[in-house]
Amino acid sequence: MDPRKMRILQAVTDDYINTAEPVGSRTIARKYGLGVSPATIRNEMSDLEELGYLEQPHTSAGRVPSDKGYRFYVDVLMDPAEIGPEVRARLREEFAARRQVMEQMIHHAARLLSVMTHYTAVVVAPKTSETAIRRLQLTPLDEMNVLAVLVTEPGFVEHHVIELASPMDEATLQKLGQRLNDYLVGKTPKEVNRGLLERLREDLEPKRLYDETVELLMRSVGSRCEERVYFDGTLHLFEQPEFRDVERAKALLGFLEQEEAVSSMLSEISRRSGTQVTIGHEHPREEMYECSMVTATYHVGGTVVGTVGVVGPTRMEYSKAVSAVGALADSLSEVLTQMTRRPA
Amino acid sequence: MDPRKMRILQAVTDDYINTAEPVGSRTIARKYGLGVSPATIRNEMSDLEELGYLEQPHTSAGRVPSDKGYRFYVDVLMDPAEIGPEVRARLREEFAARRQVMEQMIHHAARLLSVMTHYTAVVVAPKTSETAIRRLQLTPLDEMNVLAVLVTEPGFVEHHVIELASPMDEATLQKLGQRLNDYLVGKTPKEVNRGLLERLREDLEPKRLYDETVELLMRSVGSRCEERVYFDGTLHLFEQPEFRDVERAKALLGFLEQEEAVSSMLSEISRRSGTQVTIGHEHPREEMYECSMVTATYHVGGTVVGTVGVVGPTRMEYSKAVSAVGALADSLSEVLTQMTRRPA
DNA sequence: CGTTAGCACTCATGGACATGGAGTGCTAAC
DNA sequence: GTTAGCACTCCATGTCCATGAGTGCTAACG
Repeated sequence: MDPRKMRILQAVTDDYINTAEPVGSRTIARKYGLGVSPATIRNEMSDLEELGYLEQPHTSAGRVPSDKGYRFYVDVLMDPAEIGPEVRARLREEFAARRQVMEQMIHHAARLLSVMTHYTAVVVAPKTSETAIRRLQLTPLDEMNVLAVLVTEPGFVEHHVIELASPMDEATLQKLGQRLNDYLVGKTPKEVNRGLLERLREDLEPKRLYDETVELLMRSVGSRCEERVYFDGTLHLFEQPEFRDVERAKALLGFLEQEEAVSSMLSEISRRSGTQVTIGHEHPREEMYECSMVTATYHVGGTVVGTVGVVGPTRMEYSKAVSAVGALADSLSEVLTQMTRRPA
Repeated sequence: MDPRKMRILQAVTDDYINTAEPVGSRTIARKYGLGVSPATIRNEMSDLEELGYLEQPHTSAGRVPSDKGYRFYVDVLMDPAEIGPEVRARLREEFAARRQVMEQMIHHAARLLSVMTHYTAVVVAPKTSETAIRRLQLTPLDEMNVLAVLVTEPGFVEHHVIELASPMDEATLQKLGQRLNDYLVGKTPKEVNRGLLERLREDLEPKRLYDETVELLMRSVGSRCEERVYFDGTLHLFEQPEFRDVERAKALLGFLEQEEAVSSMLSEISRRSGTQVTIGHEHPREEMYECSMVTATYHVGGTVVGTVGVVGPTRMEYSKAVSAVGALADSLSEVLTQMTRRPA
């Protein structure tokens, strides 16, 4: 893989990303001044094809980068289009302005990302189970139903209605609430382990209440199915020539509509923190073989709490996408961390 | 408009709804036993076209119902495919099982509707401003921020974070919460008018709190932008041959993505309660000229609180859609009403 | 030996044109 | 009022061909 091959691969990829047309040797020679003739480039391109970096849709068409080609482009060739500090500041402000309601921030993050990149944006909201509990509030609805409102550190509010096994009066509930708060504040639902629950059990006077408590917590922690996925700019998919075919677009949209599938795919990918690029057949799911994703994790303090990203065709403007996704994740992390009350 | 014309219009509409192909006189004569020859039918169809009930995509193609034709079909010809009591019972159960969390019920309603009809379902969640307040809970987050949780009668839970103008200790907050509950429970946010607020002002001891109260309520009542619209089965649109063209599908989806626009259109349409059919150019918005909607309002007690409906091509199976939407709205209303605690 | 010019070959694309079929409108006969 | 017959229209489909972009190969060049 000599330097000239690399420059040619870069030229082919850049051009294909812009035009969506297979690119031929003439085009390269004309538009990208490599100082060699088309014939030479043809030879090099032939080699690159043999090496697996380029593909031909059919004989006598131009070349197109393969997944491997894109991978090399992303890892080695691409320079990642730095994002200015003004833009970063703008992003922080945008989030700070919506600081009060977590859900709005998440929505807004998706919107910003899709507007910035013109790709479909996807944001996975923080798992409640991994952020510290700030407050747990129990409110009676009637004799048999209790509203449990859980506020976790970055300001994420979640509520569950719990149907009691047996009636409970308001005073008892109040007391239970107090106790629970004392025990739980500052811990993440994940940290609430068996040992803690046992101690709690011993302490709670009406033993009967214990079961309720467990149910409540299980609901809250076990609500990983509530790991919500937000989309924005789904329409941008249709702007891509590769999705002009309705069948193809339908298949992809159908997959994206399945929240659980997307969420599990994303959590698989974002096991490693930081910005991640996943290209075509690297995806675990067939529906995504024609797509690429650029994702980044965001965090509160040191803990990764969620993922943001964009979905587009493999012919994606990786440099723009990587920097935008990165900047957004950074800003989001920053604001969320700032919002978090350090435990006293 | 003699009876035979009506039968022919019905036949044309039925056939076109099934096949999506312009229907000719031969087809009518063959498939629908009217006992007359194609030639006769041709004459009648020519008349129907003159009257504006049918249209020809081009000379020497079959006929297709016009918007006016569909309107007549819906108002006069169609028999609305009764839905059995078992299905209604199923629906009620489905909702009852999710009785605890309003948002899940709404989601589920959209899902059920799109599965039943194979059209895109849309559900507008109850405006909080029109359902009675069951409970208002104020919870301190820190010195300057309060979490206000509003529970309205059918079990709709909504939360707002309020940033205070000046710090307030927990005890004061507690007292304020008590007072507010006494005043507000049983009323709808809409009923909370100026007079009531005045009386409240006089009663509250630290006058400063008054402003906070107003802000809180204004947020809650004024959150008509929070009149959420839920979709399900957007993909079904692509199954319709009329949306095989990506541009057309994009235009429609783009419109549906604008929550406010859709919500205002729906509230316009569902001013009259009950089941409503809106056909093609009857829509206020150009993006919907090629579509029809079947909508119905649902209610708690006697008050209309929201809308359910389906969106499809004008060539829609109106009879199925009307009965499905109607049944769903009924079941939803029933369960919601049942859930509502009658004020003591 | 790498580079280049030349040339034959391949293949997708799009326009021109013929063909078939579905459907209409009209007229005349029943 | 209804029907059969017929000429006419128009879309959809398929074929053919010209065009052009691009390749691979070979032979010449420095």
